[in-house]
Amino acid sequence: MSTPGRGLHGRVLDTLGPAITAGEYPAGSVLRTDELAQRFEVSRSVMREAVRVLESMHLVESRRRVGVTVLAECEWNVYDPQVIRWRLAGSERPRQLRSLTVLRSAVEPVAAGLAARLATPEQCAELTECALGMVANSRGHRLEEYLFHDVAFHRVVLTASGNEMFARLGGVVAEVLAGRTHHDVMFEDPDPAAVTLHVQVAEAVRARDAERAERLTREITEGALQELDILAP
Amino acid sequence: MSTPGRGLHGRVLDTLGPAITAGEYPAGSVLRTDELAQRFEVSRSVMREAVRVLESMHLVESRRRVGVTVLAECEWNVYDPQVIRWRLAGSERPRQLRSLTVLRSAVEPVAAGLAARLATPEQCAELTECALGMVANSRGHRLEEYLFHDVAFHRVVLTASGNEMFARLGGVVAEVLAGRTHHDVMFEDPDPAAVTLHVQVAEAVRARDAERAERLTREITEGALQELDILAP
DNA sequence: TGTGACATATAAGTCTGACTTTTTGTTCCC
DNA sequence: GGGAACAAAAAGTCAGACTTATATGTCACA
Repeated sequence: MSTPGRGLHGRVLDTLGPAITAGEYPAGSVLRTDELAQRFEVSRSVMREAVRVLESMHLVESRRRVGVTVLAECEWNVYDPQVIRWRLAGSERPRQLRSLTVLRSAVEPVAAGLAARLATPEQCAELTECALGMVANSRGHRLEEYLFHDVAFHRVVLTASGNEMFARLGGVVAEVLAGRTHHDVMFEDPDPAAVTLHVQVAEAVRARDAERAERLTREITEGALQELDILAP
Repeated sequence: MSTPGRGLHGRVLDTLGPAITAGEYPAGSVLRTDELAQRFEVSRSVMREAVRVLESMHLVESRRRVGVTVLAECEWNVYDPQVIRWRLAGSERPRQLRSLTVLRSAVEPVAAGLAARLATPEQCAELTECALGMVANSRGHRLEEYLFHDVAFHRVVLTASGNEMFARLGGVVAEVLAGRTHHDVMFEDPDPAAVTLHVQVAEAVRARDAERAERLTREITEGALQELDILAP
């Protein structure tokens, strides 16, 4: 799924990043660059580069005479794709998946509404194609093929919204959908109602009906919330 | 507003980051670490650390025998607070402000709905206090005081939503609101209707009326969209 | 006893130079 | 013309020496 770390500093991050995001070092823990360099058997320069990257993600803070301090979770750049991947790979996966699904429920309906206004004819066609692909693979345990078209569908919607902030969430949605298919629920075929909704969204976008596209997408994301038991008490 | 770069590599980033995000180096441009080190009069190690940070933001990619390649805008980590600040400081500011306002319009109503369900009594009190502060400073060109309470209000809503992804957008909202007050429109007192809406949102949250809190917040954000002329054609 | 100035130790920060590794592009031969 | 061998270029890595900021402890003085 994600590329393994390029270069030595990348290898270090592949171990240190997940460890920190997993909460292995509580906030306030102090590490020393020299010690880390010895532990990972790399030179100080390599370790310094790794620390700089962690610092840019606001996972740690480096201060003279003190060392490398692990920051509190509320400081982390939780939108950094790398941080998201690390957290999805760890024990915090369920909580992370919930956070991201709530984010989806806010963003995707608005994105669909914008897409209905701004999508190019090509994007409309792509959307229809994806929806048809979902229909075609919605029966007979063709989960991988279904997932592929599902991800593509949502990516097109987010891109067609014309908002770069939305577009950049395509990867997040892909992770969430893949997570749902591979790890969590979904042992049987997808909900036919959800499939129908996707087809209808594609129709609404093509028909330039923003209000309808938004409402239908909201139904889709509310279904996703319910699957994870995120409801009003 | 933002802290100046810590250490030499931070100083380098303070000029190189804005330059890249401003599109000064078109996508595909190739830089060489040694040359950059000379240009900024720092050692190669310092320059390498700076490049590592830019790489973690997906602004550049470093490859052997090639150099440091500037990546296309669609690759950038546009949610990185540092990247957001750099772009807001450059000529792309208006476009960036629009993107972020659209994001707000998606996120804040949902966050307000969640806040109505999950806010602690303390948060409800804070919210009311902020709204009252806005009312008290809504007349007589007390723009700074008004802004202060406005920012606090939206931060509380985002935090009270209980979703960390929402909570981390507090800084973004602060930038957008500050930008509106300082640079763009708003020479006169804020719209009384908007002030009233904030008060009503605070009431709705305290009354645990999620649906109402969401709808009212949507009205607020739609007002923000209209200010920037983001409308259906 | 408390407080301020000063000394000291510590860990990050910086610089330099030498060496390694990967990758690209060229050249040369079949 | 195509493929293999080769050379050059730039990033990557390492080791060591030195600098700087700063937390903390010490001591004198009030």
